[in-house]
Amino acid sequence: MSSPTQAPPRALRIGELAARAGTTPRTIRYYEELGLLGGQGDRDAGRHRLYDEEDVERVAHVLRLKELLGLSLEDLQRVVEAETARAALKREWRTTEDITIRHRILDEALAHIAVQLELVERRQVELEDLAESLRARRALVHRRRGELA
Amino acid sequence: MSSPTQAPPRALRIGELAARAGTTPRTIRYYEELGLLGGQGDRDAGRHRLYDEEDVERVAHVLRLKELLGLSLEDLQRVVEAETARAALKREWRTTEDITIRHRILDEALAHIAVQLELVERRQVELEDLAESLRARRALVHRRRGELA
DNA sequence: TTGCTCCTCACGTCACGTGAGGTGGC
DNA sequence: TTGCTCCTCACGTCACGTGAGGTGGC
Repeated sequence: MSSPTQAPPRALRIGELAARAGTTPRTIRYYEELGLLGGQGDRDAGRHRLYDEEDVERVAHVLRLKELLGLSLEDLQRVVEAETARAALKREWRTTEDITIRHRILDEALAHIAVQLELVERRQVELEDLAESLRARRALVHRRRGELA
Repeated sequence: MSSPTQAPPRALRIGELAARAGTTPRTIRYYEELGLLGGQGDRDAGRHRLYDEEDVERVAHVLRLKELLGLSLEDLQRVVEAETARAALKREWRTTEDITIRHRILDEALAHIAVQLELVERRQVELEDLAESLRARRALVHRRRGELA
């Protein structure tokens, strides 16, 4: 159990955020410029951007979706908006005990996850089709090779 | 069996090639400009580019690889070079009866297919990891929902 | 004080999209 | 002859990469 006054989450600077999320500072700045990181993160006195562990998770997840699904930044915008809404719900969760509200929060989280899963599964089908056609070609060549002997 | 004098393969113009390969004329011209289509296809008297069914297959396959694997045009260049080499081997196949040579041709075809399959399967693993993490999240939310009741 | 990382322009690049103005084939 | 598609510039755009010149924190 964590103590009531938690250690302040280590503040990450843009270089470390980028490295841990598998990208570059330039990309992070560009996304911020487009409003893709929902509220342009805090700055310290020295005007340096500061991030925390949750940002690492969010950016890494969103970049993974982009890369593996081939999403444009416009597509990504919607995913991020949903992620942001989900984070807001997570906070709302902690402020209420109302079972009806909590039920609604969980259902929305499920819907959000379902949307992403569906995109991923669609891609998986496309990749499996491609793999199948390559294996069919391979089988054909193998057969010919057998006929040679 | 086809007669010795085959019907001339219907000559396609760039618009039809693009549509059937799932892209645009601009993209085809750009790839040709980069030398990505191995020898800048024939032109008719009117200076229009002409293609055939084999071009449709090649372009469609190569674009699928690019899209699903997220390859750059530089990456694609290598794939295309291998495809071109494979087409040359296919022609060599018809000019020889030598079993040793035919064996070598088939082995090179197998190696070429294996390279592509490996790239595809690597991507499949990445996508499956992503799908798994989404399903894990979903299970967690589901569990919480069960605890509410 | 010395490095290393950060900052903001701002121009470059990759992979095309999108007219502009003109020619070709059923 | 009339459309439709093609042609070649050439500028625009998206998603960043890459210095240029300067400031900040262990």
